[in-house]
Amino acid sequence: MRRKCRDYADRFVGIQRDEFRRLGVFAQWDNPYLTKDFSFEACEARELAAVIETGGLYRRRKPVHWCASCATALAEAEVDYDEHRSISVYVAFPAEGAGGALAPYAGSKPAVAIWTTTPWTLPANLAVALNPHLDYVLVEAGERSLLLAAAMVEGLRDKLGLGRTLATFTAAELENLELRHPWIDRPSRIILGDHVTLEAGTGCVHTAPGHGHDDFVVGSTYGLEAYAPVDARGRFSAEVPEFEGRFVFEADPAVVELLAERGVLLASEEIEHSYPHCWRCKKPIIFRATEQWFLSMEDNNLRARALAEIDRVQWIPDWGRERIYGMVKNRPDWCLSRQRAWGVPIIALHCQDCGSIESSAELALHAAGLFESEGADAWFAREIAELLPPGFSCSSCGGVNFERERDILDVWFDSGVSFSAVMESEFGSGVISDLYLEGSDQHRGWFHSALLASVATRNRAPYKAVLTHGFVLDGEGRKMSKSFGNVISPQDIIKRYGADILRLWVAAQDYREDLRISDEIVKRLADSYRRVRNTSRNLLGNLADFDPGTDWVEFSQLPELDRWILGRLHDFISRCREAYDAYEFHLVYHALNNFCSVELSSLYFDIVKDRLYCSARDSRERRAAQTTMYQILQALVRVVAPVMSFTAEEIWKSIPNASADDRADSVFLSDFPAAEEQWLDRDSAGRWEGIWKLRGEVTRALEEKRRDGEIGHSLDTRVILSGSGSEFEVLEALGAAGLAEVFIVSEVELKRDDSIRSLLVEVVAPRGEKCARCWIHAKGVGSHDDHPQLCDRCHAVIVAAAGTP
RNA sequence: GGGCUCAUAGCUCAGUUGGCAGAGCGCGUCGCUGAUAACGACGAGGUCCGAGGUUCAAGUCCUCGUGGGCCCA
Repeated sequence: MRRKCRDYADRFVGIQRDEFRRLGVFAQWDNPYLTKDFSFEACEARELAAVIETGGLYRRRKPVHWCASCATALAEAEVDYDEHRSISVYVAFPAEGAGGALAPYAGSKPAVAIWTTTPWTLPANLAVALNPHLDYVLVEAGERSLLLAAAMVEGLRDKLGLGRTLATFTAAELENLELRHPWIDRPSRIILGDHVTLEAGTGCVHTAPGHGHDDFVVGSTYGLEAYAPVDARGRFSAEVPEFEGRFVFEADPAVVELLAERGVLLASEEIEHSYPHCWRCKKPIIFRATEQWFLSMEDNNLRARALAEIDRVQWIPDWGRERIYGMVKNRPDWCLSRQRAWGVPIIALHCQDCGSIESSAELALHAAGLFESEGADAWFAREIAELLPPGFSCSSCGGVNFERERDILDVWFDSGVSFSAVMESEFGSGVISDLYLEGSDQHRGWFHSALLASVATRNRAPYKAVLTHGFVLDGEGRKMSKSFGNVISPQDIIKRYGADILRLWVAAQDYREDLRISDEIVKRLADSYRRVRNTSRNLLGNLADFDPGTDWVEFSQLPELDRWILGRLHDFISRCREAYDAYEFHLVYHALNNFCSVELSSLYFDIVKDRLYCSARDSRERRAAQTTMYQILQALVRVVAPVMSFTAEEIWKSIPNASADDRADSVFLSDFPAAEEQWLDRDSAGRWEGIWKLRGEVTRALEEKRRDGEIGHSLDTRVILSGSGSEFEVLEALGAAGLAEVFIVSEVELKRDDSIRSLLVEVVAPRGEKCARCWIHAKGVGSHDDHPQLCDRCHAVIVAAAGTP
């Protein structure tokens, strides 16, 4: 069976590895760490030894989810909640001899009224719990009087035949009074617990510490035993002679009958409610106390030390600290044992002579030695004698006849000790992970168990930072479920759009909240993906004939527009760096979109087209544009690599004539781009802000003419700008020719006019003929005999090009 | 029922110490046809989840709700 478990696990390791690879995740895929590796199992046994060494491990009865049909304990994840019909009963617990606050009312035959949906747990009743913050009243009820929460009296008046109220008590006045069990000759104490609510029942809760978690927790503070007279098959043991051998659910009606006979049944009714079921056999399960192993939260101050460590860790987002702190502060001792066939055993021996249990670091370390070469199976496969260190005997009676413990360790202990089995084994002791990354449910899981395991034995957290993300929901923010039909799997996205779109989705969503995914969301992402891809293609295309080694133009020699876009590139890079450093990937996504759409596509590329297509191939202004574009591409591809990894690598491999510094075999071997200080010029950036604002006014004016059908392309216009003041000075500084280039019009005329405070934009017909090559209406068209369709600039370019092949 | 958490345009997200609601995408209209299974321009789109409160002023601060999510009971 353990062999089959291994094979089963292998299959999923394979599937998950393939899926991660398809996503482009980097890892040592041929050298994974698996908790089922022999070395991992051996390490885990050594960690158990270290825990035993601290003295924090102990064994005790505790109620667990138990499937009577499968005869096994169930983990929380193996429990499904479903509707179930139960008989609910109101039962009187006699309190005539209770004394204390009830003493004056002994004559009224007082009894405490409880309500339960599991009558079969009554044989295990040891107490009745009240809420310490509620008031309780004693009310006449026929022959006797009943004690119940004051707030519940009206709702139950008819059902229980309640009459006059005799007295009112605080819960504290009733604490520790002794009631009688309804039919067994045994006391049942009144205890107090915050878990008691007024949602249903009487405000007095039947408490069987062996059959309920709350009952167990509150019971243990009163020193009550986890009494569960029920066997593994769910049958009453001989301790309950009335029902011995009967299956608990079948005993329910018999219990009700018995209660009626004894005159303590106040009322009964069938109810349908949510109830835990076994996920395998689908049958309703029970809570049943069995012997379990625990790690104490109080011995060695584990709880306090863990809380202190929490404050030394960086939690991302920061509310993660609140969440795990609350959990660790309030959690019960860690139940380390599970009754499963598969796993790393709890290394302990049962002495067959005196019945005591031996667990020691020595024993665990001896087993660890065996696990190193044979795996944890050795514990079950080897002869018992081989599990004993030399000279080992029972510390109580000196006997040497043992049987092995068959419980295994909680799987959370497996993953919890990865800091040791992976980090310390690989990198040496004292090396702590920079980051643990998982979903927000892991505050209860991995983050939590790793913290406790590490603090218990190392007295420090196993991580410097912990990052959590929300859960994936559908487009409406609802949980995905097969029955609801709103499941979108990562594989679907990859199949339809490719892995980079899925990666982009991960980056674009603010993972600190829950993550939504829908067709529309993915379509939008595919759109922005195409924008980035196209931007890159445009850059690549225009760099085809550019060699940074020979064609490079120094920054100081670049036109002002190019220096402006490099300034923007500086801001883009630093914004992305900051966002990556803070794990705020969605900010990278937005910065990327904005930079590609606005700064690059809509402004720089559009304007610089003229230089690239029409200036002489080797001219300084064209090489300047290419120098600028080369730097943009180098930065862009590296910024984008962590997100759109496949695309980035594709771009990287397509960069023509990369300079020596930029020639790594993979973009992932290149450095992250630096925001170069020389690109930054705040004054210039401020001036350009103004220019772009005015450009908006010009395009608006052009649009009016276009709507009227007067113009098509913006180059078919001449723009006259009249105005005064500082705004106008900015325009004058760039000059009419510069403005024409930036506005992509044929000509700009500046008219200083002090009567105009702001700016007047006029769009008129251009002067001159349209050059066939650059589409600008410019001087010289028609004046060159050899090329009558060309303007002066284009004519010169063509003639020069013809002269130098 | 408890702990933690989220809610701003159709979508994804900004919104600093309270001071006129923003961006990109999408959508609509137009233009271009030398980034073309591209590109440009203009435009329309908001009960900032709801109700109270504090304040001269609330998307922002406080209280109570509604709806969603994780964990627990």
